[in-house]
Amino acid sequence: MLNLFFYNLFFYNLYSFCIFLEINHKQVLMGKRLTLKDIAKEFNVSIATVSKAIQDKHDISSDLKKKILAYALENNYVPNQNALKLRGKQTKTIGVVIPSILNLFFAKVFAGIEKVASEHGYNLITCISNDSLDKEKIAIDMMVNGEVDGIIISVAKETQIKKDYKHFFKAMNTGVKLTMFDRVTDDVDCDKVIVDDFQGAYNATEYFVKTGCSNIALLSFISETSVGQYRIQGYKEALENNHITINKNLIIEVKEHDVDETETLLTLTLGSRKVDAILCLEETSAAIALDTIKRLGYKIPEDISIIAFTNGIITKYTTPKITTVSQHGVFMGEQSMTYLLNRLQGNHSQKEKEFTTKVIKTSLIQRQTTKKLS
Amino acid sequence: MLNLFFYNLFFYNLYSFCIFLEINHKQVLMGKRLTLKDIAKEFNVSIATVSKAIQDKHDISSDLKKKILAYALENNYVPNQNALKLRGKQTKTIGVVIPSILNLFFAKVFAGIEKVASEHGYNLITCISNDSLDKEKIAIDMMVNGEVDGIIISVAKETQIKKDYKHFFKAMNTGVKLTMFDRVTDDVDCDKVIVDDFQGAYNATEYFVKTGCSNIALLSFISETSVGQYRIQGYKEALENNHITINKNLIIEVKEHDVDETETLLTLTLGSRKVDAILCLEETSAAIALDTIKRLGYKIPEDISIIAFTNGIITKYTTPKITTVSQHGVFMGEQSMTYLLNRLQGNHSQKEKEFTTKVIKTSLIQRQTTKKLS
DNA sequence: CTGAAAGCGCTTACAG
DNA sequence: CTGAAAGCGCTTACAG
Repeated sequence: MLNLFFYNLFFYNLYSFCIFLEINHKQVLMGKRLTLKDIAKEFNVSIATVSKAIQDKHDISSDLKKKILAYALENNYVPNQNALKLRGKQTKTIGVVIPSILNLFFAKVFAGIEKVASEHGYNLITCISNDSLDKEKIAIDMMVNGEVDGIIISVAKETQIKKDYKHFFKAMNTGVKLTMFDRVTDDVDCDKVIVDDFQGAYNATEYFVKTGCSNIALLSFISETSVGQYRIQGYKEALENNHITINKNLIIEVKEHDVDETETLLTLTLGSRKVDAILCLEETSAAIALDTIKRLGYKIPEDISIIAFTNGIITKYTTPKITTVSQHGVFMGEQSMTYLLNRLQGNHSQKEKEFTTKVIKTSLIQRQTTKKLS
Repeated sequence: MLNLFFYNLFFYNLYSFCIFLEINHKQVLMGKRLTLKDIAKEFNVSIATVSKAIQDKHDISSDLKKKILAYALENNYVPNQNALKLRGKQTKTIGVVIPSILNLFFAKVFAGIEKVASEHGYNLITCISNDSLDKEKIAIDMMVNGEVDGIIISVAKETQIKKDYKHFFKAMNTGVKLTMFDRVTDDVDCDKVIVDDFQGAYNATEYFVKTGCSNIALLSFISETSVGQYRIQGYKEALENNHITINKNLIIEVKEHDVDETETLLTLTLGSRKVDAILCLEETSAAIALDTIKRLGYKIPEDISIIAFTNGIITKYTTPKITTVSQHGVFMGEQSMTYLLNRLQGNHSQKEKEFTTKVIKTSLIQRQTTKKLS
């Protein structure tokens, strides 16, 4: 009753909150949470009864139930999640492992995952691998045991380079469901959601050709990743199919986001060869290219056209605005989470071991760095 | 032994992984994880013994210990986190609640939090409130019981408007430590990490004055938030202290990110009054303002100077590049997590109930939308 | 050196 | 309608 009194004060008057704190000093400072046991003691009933009352089961006298429910509500009883998880099979938690969160594409995917997850009452445990194999391993190991029901991952660059996928096998072996997105690998058999990077690059390259370009360069920071490879393939194949010889000198690969290096290589290339279009494999390289090209005095898109991968935020605010290949990041996140959910809930139409690879089509968002189709 | 045999195959040969799956079919599909009990059965010893062996305690015969350790390693034993959490006091997990992840500032803070957390072996449970009070409440309630040791939060817009902070009190009452960053409230007593928004706006405004501007407008999407209020105050006070009358017509407040509305209001204002500088409270409004101003034919910074809050990614890639007030997002995240860590580990120098508010100084990053100081 | 027992907080058959 | 018991997976005094 005393508790109840203070509870009311507490909710209607901030000042009394302090009094509350004073009175219950030890309890509050100890971080003691209300448990079924505490409630059972309060009402002189068994823990089982309290549990059932709180679950609003029918076989409890409605009188007792009401009292217990009211008390639990007032004292803000929340079941201990760990106890719940320990008993049940489901943790209602998903692990998310992404290379970076500062990259808007990954942030978008994350937002999509989070949206669907929270709609279904799932929590997210997040780890940023920073493209490091070690960090990815540690994260997965932590998540694997009892922490999560499933993991959504975009594989770290280092992992892809070293082709070391043991941690994924281990994880799947413990029964955790795995879904990969964007940066995936054929060596691991699981559900995957990828962007049609090949087709995206193919279409962009072909768009250049159709608008009269034939000396098409490619600028990339991410040649080591699976994604980068697919895009380069798409670029090459589009050239071939349009009877344009692939010129290795027009493929500019820079490691990491080295602005100076990019500018230097680009300036060199533009100075020594004819270039009338550049396909940039990421937003930032496109922004840097745009800046360099403007400084060198070329007209865009008349002299040089530009298309950038990833429809992020930069391309919308440059002058001129950059034409982009949109990867539909948020949608990818939603799809990844939906696939995982289906897998977890076993309502996958396919048989247990048949995994799906969902390919999301890119779309070309035409802005001001490309010529119009005639 | 059979297991061991397959284990070896599995690790050295991908193809055998499938065989492994076949053989252990039921076990793998059931998601059965190896427990102490399983190991105990394997060696015909007690669970307690296995537990101690795995913890490498001294009072176990080194022979047995070696065998158990080897077996555990081979079969990739990982302790069930939920059991651990249920026993112990610490969950080694932190809850992070942020309004958005698509906003680079929050993404930066998140990256900072994640960095420090992972350095200290902490996991992150993440929820995006989407500026909704309800979602914030749900998230906090979920996290509070046994899920996390502490919560780092930037308060949702709606929460700040409605001034409904009960869920925070409830959380703190259960013993969970709370740290707020950026969007905070005086009504909740906890550790806080904020940016000196007042001073940031003050300095930016004064910089305008010093470079010869006197008709200084303000453009804001976030007037409802605490952060927005502080910035507006800083702007006003700088004007007053420099003997410039505050002109309400020069304060343009737009709800949400409404591009059209922003352009319209800005065009109207520029058409009807003299304006030689604009302080934009966020990156996007600055980018829109820049675009509008350029289109109207003004020279930047000669006719109109611009300073934007948040040193994100857009401002670096516009033409001209926008001068910004940097909030040091990553640093804020690191600081928030460090404060929480200190609080959790009780090695705070202060007494339990004395909370600190850390104020991070902004810095003005001069680029091309402001005149040089003479 | 090894193990039985208690307990973290919960739920769910099963008795009564 | 209520409760005793078992169990989820673990650790830690405490015996032996």
